[in-house]
Order: sequence, then structure tokens, then C-alpha cells
Amino acid sequence: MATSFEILVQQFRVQGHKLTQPRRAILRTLLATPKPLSPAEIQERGQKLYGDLGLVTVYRTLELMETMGVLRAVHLADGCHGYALATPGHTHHVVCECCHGVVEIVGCDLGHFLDRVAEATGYTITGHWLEIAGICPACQSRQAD
Amino acid sequence: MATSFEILVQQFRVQGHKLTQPRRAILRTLLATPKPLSPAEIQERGQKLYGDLGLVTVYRTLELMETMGVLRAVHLADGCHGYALATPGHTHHVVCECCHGVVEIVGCDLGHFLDRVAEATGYTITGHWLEIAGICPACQSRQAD
DNA sequence: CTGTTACTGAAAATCTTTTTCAATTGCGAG
DNA sequence: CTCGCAATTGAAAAAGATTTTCAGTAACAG
Repeated sequence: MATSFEILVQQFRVQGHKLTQPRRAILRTLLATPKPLSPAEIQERGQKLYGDLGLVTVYRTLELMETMGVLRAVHLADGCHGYALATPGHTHHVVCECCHGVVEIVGCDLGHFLDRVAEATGYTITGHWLEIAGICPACQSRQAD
Repeated sequence: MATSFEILVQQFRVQGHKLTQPRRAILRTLLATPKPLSPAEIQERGQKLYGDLGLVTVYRTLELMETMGVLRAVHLADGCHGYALATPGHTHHVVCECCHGVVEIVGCDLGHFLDRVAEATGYTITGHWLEIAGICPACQSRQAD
């Protein structure tokens, strides 16, 4: 279930936020890519949709969307601060080390594992975050040459 | 199995790096804390052991240790860029949302899960990274008041 | 001990992110 | 449909974080 523009727009409305041109451009940019983008990349791509898009606005919108729960920060091995839309429901990312493409894994089997962790540590588990690194099929065959 | 100063020193030697005063101070600092520290915090604490410790050196040493495989970056929910010693073997962190204390989970059950991911996505899985957020027993009882 | 080379700290350069502020724009009330 | 207010915007500046440069220093092999 991919997030659509309409659903995002809906979320903005419901949560009482205005739907401005810059924000639309950011939404469309995020929707158009399968991999996490940095704020700077979002600005760059977003400017093709709305020429004046400022980096400051990108930061602010990303922050807003994160609080809204429709965006998720992806921490890549090399740096941090990539952002990708949150698929409703619980997901994890597999990031290709080579092309940085991302696949989301829907459905998460970690419940059992986490129960064990809770038991072992005494912690109340409130959330978790898994990033998997790998090499995507396309890059694999490219390397096979 | 906690990492000891001697083991770290050993690693530096084996991998052909010099063991300078500043580096010793950084090692001791990392060994002395149970939670991930930012570069600035490491400098601050390290200066109690070696007064001249420069922030630049902290950055360089952290980078070096990460390549050596004895240090691991911990990406916290609030920011990024915390560093903690890597326990030999495969571990994951449970970070307390409240006091930011960290427990490492030794032994990792994710193999099965990852096999399934590999099958589903076609990716060759090369690594993974799990951070778990929770509330530690101490903070739980503090909140219970 | 001594020479070589890896390391170091300070300063400067770069980047990234946040704040400030006046101007603009979305959108609901009329 | 128009108006007006509050949310939002972009630019510039400030604040922070990280990296680079460089001349001096210290570790350690011989």
C-alpha cells in the first residue's frame, strides 16, 4: 500500500496544516523517488516543481511531516539524515549499498524477538528501528561482469 | 564480554596504529561510560584525562576506530552521531528514551528473518542495524510515582 | 638514542541546520 | 467572491558540526 498524494494532502488538512505550493512540491518529490533523500536533494528536485523552494522550508516541512507521522528519517550507514515517506503500517528498509535504492519490508516479524529482549533487559520496549544493508539484484548482476 | 582497555590497545597495535596520549584518553573515556557519547562529549570528558585533547583528534580517532571495527555509531532517535564501543560479536542496542542509557543485546536472532528478506527482495544482505528504544527499569519506577 | 612517519592541535574553511524577520499566501469568515 | 488574519515562506544571518590545512610533536622501530 503505497502512500498517495491524496492521502498526504488529507493528512495535512486533518491535522490543520496549510497546503502551500512549496509543501506540495516537497510531497511530490518524496512520492516520486524510491530512495531516501537528503534535505538538499529534496530542495534540488523540488525546485523543478516549484522554482522558489527554499532549503529552510524543506527543513521545516520535513520536521512537520515527521511529527505528523507521515515521514521517517532513514539513517544510512554513511551519514544520517535521509528521509523517506512512511508507509502506513510498520516497515523497515533495505538499502542497496551500491545504488542506494531502497525497498521497504512490510510486515515485521520482530515481535517475538523484542519480547525476548524486554524479558532479558527489563526494559519496556517502545519502538525499534531496523535498517538492512545489501546489494540489490540490479547491482549484483552489474558486479558479476 | 566487555571490551577492555588491553584488548583495544592490542587492536591498535595489531592494525599498526600508534597509541598516543590523546587516543588513550579517548579509549578510557569510551570505556568509562555505558551510553553513547557525541564527539563533543568525548572531548570534554577526555580532557580530564589528557588536558590538551582537541576536538579534531576526537573526530579523527572515532573515524579510525570505526574503520578498525572497534567502535560503532549509534543513531539515536533525537539526533545522530553518538558513539559507543562495539562489543566483539554481533550486538544491538536498546536505548532508554528517558535517561539515554544503553544496553547491548548480545546474540542476534535475526538470521532467519534476514533470510526471508533476502528471498523476498532478491537483495544480497550484507549487514543490518537494529536500534531498539525503550524505557529502562530505573526510569520506569521513577515514572510510576 | 635517533630518524622517520604517523599524529596532533589550532585556525580556517566547509557544510549543515536553526533562527530571525519582513513579506506572502492559503483559506475560512463574512 | 473578497478580505483579513495567522500560518508559512525565502533570504540572510547566526549557530553548530565536521573537515581540511599545516607546521610542530611524539611514538616507536632500529
